[in-house]
Amino acid sequence: MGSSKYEKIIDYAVKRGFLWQSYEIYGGQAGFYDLGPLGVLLKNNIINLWREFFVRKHQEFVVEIETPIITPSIVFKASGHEESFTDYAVECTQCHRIFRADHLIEEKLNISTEGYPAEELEKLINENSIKCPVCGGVLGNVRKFLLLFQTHVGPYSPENLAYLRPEAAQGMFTNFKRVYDLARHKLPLGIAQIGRVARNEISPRQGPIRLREFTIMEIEFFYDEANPNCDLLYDHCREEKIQILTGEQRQRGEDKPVSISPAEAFNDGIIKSPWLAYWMCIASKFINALGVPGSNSYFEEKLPHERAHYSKQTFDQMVIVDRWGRVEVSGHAYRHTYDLERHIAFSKADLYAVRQLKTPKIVKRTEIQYDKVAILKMFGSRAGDVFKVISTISRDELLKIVSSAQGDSIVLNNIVIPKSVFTVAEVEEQQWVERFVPSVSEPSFGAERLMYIAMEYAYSEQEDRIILKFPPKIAPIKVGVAPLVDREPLKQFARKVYEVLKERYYVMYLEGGTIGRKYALADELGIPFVVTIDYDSVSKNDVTIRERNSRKQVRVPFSDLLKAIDLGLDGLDISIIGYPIVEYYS
RNA sequence: GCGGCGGUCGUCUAGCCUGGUCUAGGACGCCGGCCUUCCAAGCCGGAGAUCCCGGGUUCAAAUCCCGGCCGCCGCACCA
Repeated sequence: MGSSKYEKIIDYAVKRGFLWQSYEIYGGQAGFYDLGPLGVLLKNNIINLWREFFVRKHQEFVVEIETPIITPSIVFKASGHEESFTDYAVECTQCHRIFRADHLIEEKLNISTEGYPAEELEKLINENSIKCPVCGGVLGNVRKFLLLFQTHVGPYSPENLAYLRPEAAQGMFTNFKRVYDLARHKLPLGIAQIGRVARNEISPRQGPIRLREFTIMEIEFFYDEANPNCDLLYDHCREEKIQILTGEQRQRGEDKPVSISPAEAFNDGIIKSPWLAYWMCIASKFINALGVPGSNSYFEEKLPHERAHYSKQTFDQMVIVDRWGRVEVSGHAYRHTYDLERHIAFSKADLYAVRQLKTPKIVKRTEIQYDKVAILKMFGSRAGDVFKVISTISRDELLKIVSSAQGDSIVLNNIVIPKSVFTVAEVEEQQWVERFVPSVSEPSFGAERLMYIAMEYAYSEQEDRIILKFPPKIAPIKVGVAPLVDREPLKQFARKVYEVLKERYYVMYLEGGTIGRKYALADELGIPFVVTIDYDSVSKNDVTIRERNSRKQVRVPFSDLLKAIDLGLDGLDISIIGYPIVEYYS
């Protein structure tokens, strides 16, 4: 393999302090990576950009919360993970190949093994003498792989079983009622969360792409299926094109995505939920802002057997990468009412939303009433006892007793009450509200994968030097400060510039070697702008700003420095903002 | 988890087959000094290696053998 782009980038990332393998001094542990100083800056910038796109720009109806990583087992029992996040594996005793036990049985016997324990699967294999499909050898014991990390809250006991969350989503579902109340019962409502999750992968072997512990950025977006209120899809995503490889296409063996606007895709029934379509639209713009051109990412619809247990439709957002061809950076799942319904069933909590109706719903009901005056007249001083006994039973029960009673009277607590005091009538009631379980569409991103993507798309080599062309917004270090030579009075001026910039940005003071060396280092670290102080700077009180990708330099008064850098970091071309362009190299 | 291959200063590597001359050599990078007015110049000096870990064979192990860890490739797995 030699040096693929992936290897170059990982080498670069380790060398420059973006990331490295965890617990190195003890030999390392697969599936875990530490972030170094630049890695933390890059990741935070990516996270903040995600926040900007998904939360801040939607703050009227998207809010961010934070919930624990450690989660009592009941939550994942309710969510279905305890059952569906498990794999049953069986090993051939002869050739040592490993197979999914449930898949083998389902294939051979054509039955569903959903929910079968390991012993049951093993019995089925033995009774039907299912053999290794490759070498025909005898199969060993069925083993259970639960991909959730387990722990216990407090002292060890089975009731204290807990798991590290494999997704942040359950924190949003379990908090739905509280946030819905805070949002004054308005839908649509998005609950966002950024946090660490853990999955006990059997064999993670793709560096920082497949981790056992990573940072997830998710929105559980709740809306009313009957009234999605998704104007945004038409306002903002009609022109925008995204690439979709549909499930139908994949089944036909096609691999060329179609270009379509998210709004169209929803209208054509390709995307089943309007909000799923909307967030895919935002996801596409977001990935673009990380430096990935639109033509290098697409959404791939998962086939039914590839989908998670909770999903009615899933699209994975794929980005073209050198090493694996493509890599999944986000998942867009139409979780519909699955999770809330399960939590309603398991917790008995009221996780319903309320829908105002345009026209009232007429509900017919049989109602029972009793004539208090008649009772007073009939029972005189004993009327109080009658009222008391009637009040102890519910109206529904009373209705049942009265309507099923034979003869002219009923007996309650040994008191004989004539039926004539009761009137049973059909009443019509108007209902202006209706309870329902909101539907959910979920966009979900892995932060570390995005870091890798950002690095791969920023990475370039020019004349033997490495340049990381990060978009300014995600560049770990924003500005470099370089005296042309490491001599006074340039050094003193440069230190002053450094102190001023430090108030606003992450800045690197570049010293040692020649100016060319300083620029080369800044380029390699992906620093978008270098402020250079030369001899003219000292006499004229100005500096030059060099832009990384174009190497263009403009000369700006010291007093305008922050303004100019701000414009540059906002993405403006600094050579066209009114300062003289200077050229010092051929 | 199985099989194949690999693991030597921060990085790349020499040495391993044919054990001793290896107190492990080089290059790049790093640190200090000199020099230096715009894109990795030059000179001088310096630091830096548990030879992945553990065990074994041997008078002697970076080198041979066994086990483990980690990585890569293939198989399997990947809600």
